[in-house]
Amino acid sequence: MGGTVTSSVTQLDDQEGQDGPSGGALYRQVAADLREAITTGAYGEAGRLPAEGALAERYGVSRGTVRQALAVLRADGLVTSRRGTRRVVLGNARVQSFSELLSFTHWARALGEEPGGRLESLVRRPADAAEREQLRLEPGAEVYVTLRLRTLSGTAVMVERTVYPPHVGVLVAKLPPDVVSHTEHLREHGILFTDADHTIDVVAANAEDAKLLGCRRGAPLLRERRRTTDPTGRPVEWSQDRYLPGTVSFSVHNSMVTSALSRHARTSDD
Amino acid sequence: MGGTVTSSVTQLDDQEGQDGPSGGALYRQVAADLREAITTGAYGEAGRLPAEGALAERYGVSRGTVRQALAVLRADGLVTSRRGTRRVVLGNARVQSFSELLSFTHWARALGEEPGGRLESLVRRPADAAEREQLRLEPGAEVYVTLRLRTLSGTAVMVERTVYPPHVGVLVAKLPPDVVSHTEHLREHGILFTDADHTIDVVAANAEDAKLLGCRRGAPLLRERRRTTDPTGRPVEWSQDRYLPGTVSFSVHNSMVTSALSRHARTSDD
DNA sequence: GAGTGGTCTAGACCACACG
DNA sequence: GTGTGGTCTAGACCACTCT
Repeated sequence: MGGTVTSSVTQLDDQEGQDGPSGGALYRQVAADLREAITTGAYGEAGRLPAEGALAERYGVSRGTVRQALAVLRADGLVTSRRGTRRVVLGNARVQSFSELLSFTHWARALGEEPGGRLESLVRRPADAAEREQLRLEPGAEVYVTLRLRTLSGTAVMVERTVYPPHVGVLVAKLPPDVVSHTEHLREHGILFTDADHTIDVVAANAEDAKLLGCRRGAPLLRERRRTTDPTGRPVEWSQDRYLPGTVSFSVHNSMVTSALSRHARTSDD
Repeated sequence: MGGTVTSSVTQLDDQEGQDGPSGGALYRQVAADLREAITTGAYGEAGRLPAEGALAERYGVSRGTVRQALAVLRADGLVTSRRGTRRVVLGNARVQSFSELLSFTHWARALGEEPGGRLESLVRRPADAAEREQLRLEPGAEVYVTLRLRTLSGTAVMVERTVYPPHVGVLVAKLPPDVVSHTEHLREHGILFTDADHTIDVVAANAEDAKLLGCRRGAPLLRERRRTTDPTGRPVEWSQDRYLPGTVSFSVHNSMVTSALSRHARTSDD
């Protein structure tokens, strides 16, 4: 069979954005092509994908490569997989790129909104115990702490408090105060963001939050705490973002084969 | 080399809990052994793992199998990976099993808490547009809707509203009202939970929430909406859980290679 | 029984990090 | 340059689903 298929391996020489180690890998091209076909609806809403062998033949690659491509789609929640039957289309892609998740600026632009922000303060001081623990610092080490108000097309939506270890902090401190995206600038200076752990819960606005966001003190805020590390495992930031309710939500896909999400009792201290 | 290594392939013939298609796969045994070694601290906090080839030799498997095992640990956020250097230990495992995430009962027990609950209501009625959309039902189809109050060692922590499609609902309706875990019973009846999409945000308590949870009306609640599907892609539940603040938090690990987390603007309707 | 995905192997080449 | 992980291949066998 071969003829009714709408998509083919249109040579995607390079996709922009955050491209991992090898952005031009064969299996990524296959994955991109299949993703395109799926979201276009070429296989229907709950339709079945062709067999791995058929895909391998169509794309002119080995079955192993096809499986690698399908693993990507599997992790993104696009398709299921079960021994004995064809893969089934689950839904449309909604997973964002990693950088889009870490960078408020990048994210806002992808939405078509105008990202804005104001650096409220930047201080350098000795790290407290919790910060040393999170950033894996020696006793006596110093940290750089920033407080920023983030806006989406003019409206305040989030307060961001970030703690940087010294080797990142010195770079942040040098940046002009009007720089929109710290993340992008840091990447240009060789600071890589590759892994992040997020914790999401609800917290009451303190006086500072209330003033900046224009809400009552004690009003509920959606809090996302995030610790990001570079490929060597060294922490590069520890951030705490507080969003006004109704402005954002977080989504996760998981399955028996890919978990990465967990639920915890009791919010740990502040 | 072989002698100073503390861990070995202690034959784990079978691990309990939710075991996927092939729970006794070689790479899973290797993954389990490495996970054990890592969390025990055999490689140090930010230590380096042996090379893939060395691991392959130690376990007597091919490099491909080792890589499969390492991919599991990678997705769980236990280790990093970068071309050119050894893998680095990131942190300790905190990811829960899939069933622990879906089943309140299972989760509570794993915490050492006593799960409790009360079925407030169970009704059968025609699905509205949103429900048909979520559960992929035909116009005119009926759904089963449950309202449950969940307790942890006696204290109310969460209100759960679940909508079941007909083929699952009939089973739920037959269950005795004092059954603690619906999830476990459904699995015994052949209803499989394999994939879930979660959305997390903040919502104000309505009159019903307030009465059940004992909070003020309008008080903030942490909301988790979840749509679960079986391996054929058919939705099996659509649930909306509302937690009292301070009782739970959600954690996600993600990286450049494994995303599955996303942030969205504006909370979609109710 | 035929078809399909899950697992495993053995080997190859490449891109990158680091000394 | 050497070692490492990233990618790719070709083939094999098994477990499972479905008809």
